[in-house]
Amino acid sequence: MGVLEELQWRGFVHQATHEDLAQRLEGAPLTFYCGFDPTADSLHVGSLLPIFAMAHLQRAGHRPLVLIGGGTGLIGDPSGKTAERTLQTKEQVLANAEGQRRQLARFLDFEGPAAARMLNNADWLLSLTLVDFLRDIGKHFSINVMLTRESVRMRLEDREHGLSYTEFSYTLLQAYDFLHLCEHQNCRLQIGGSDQWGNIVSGMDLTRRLLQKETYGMTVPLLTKPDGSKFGKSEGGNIWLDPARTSPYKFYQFWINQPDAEVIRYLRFFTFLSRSEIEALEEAVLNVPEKREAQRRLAEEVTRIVHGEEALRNAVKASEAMFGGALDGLDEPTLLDVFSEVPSTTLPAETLEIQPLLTDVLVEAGCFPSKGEARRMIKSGGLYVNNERIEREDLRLSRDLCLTPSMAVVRKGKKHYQLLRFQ
RNA sequence: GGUGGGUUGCCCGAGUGGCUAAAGGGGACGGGCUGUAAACCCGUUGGCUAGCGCCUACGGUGGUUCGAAUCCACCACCCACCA
Repeated sequence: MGVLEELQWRGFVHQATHEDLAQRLEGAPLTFYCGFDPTADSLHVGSLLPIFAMAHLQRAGHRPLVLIGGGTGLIGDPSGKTAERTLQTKEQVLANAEGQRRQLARFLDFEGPAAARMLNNADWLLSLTLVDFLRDIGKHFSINVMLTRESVRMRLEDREHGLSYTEFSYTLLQAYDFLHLCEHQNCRLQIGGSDQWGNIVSGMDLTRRLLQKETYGMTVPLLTKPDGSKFGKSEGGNIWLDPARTSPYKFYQFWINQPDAEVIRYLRFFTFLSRSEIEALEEAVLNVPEKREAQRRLAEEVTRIVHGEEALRNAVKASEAMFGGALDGLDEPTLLDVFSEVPSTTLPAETLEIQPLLTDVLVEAGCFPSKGEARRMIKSGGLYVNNERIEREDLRLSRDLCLTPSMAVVRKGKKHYQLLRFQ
């Protein structure tokens, strides 16, 4: 199977600028790039989509350029945004770019014949001067065309938000990136999210005009959940790749909780499993959905790639302990081990002697933001200690509530665990 | 610079002197059913309190009033139109 065919089967190809892109990709190795916006110091699962697309292309022998938008991040891309963005400080953008750079290094091979390179467009954008830029680059852009852009039109029609000159100009900078990379790295293909189509085409135009070189573009789909909301948000927050922001356990849980209707698609996107393996899992979803084989495999694969083998083992172990049933048989070291992945809080041992209200303790331990919420949870039957439902709001904490002499396992609802230790 | 419109709880959005911790929706969370799935049903969704209740809250600051998210003044921010 050719690379493009492979990408197509996996669902990565949303739009491509050339019919013959496939042939081009079967030929001599080609240099391609994809940009990442340094809006945070960590990437999240949404960014995995273009990353995997890059990885597949690299495996087919093409050379990836990872472009960190340290320069463009200072401006803000209006594509797909409904409101004007607040500008970030240069320091922020710099720090964010560095954080993302480290994460991206995990997915691509930086050695060998198709060694990936990491670049930061701050290196060439920050030294531009306005007048030169307007003369050399701006001249090639037609306002008439820019105004017809989906992303621009949307914002122009929106009475509330509008669009600043700064963001309006963004596309010129990204186009300039492509030009620069084509000129200095012989980059011929840009890939990006489907909201990047306009920016990609702008870059191709510019490159054709100024360098007389033909370039290509391809976009990957923008992932949404079945309800239309953004992919990668869960339990109120983004799922980040940074283990300090999203623990490997939580990361693993995110994937294992994917609905049947989506899981196969995600296996194709976020794993390197072969077609036959994925098809086998598809069968499993149809015939024995309750075994959740596909979800398990998905969670394993992605967690391994992002966090490594050891973190995966811990996440699996913790998940099995908690969702497998009996907590009772576990001794303290095992518990500690299992729960190293789960939020845990240490309270002074005296707490057990004073026997305070359980609700107060839970607030202090950070399980709940307020006593009212803790009480409400009990009232609605959603609070468990060591997997036993707590019925009384005025229950006091004591040794009887502990699973081991110094530990108790608090559970909110079906899947939120927190370990309490008393020392 | 001028004129007009706006700023409400996590988000959207109603309210335009007391009955308003503030309709409705979304989201989120919990319960039930299940398979750590989807769909569906039910409940909760400012803080403190066992509860009566008290406090904080409708951009900010002052004021009018027995009483203000609601009226007035000033300030800030956003938007539209005009120049």
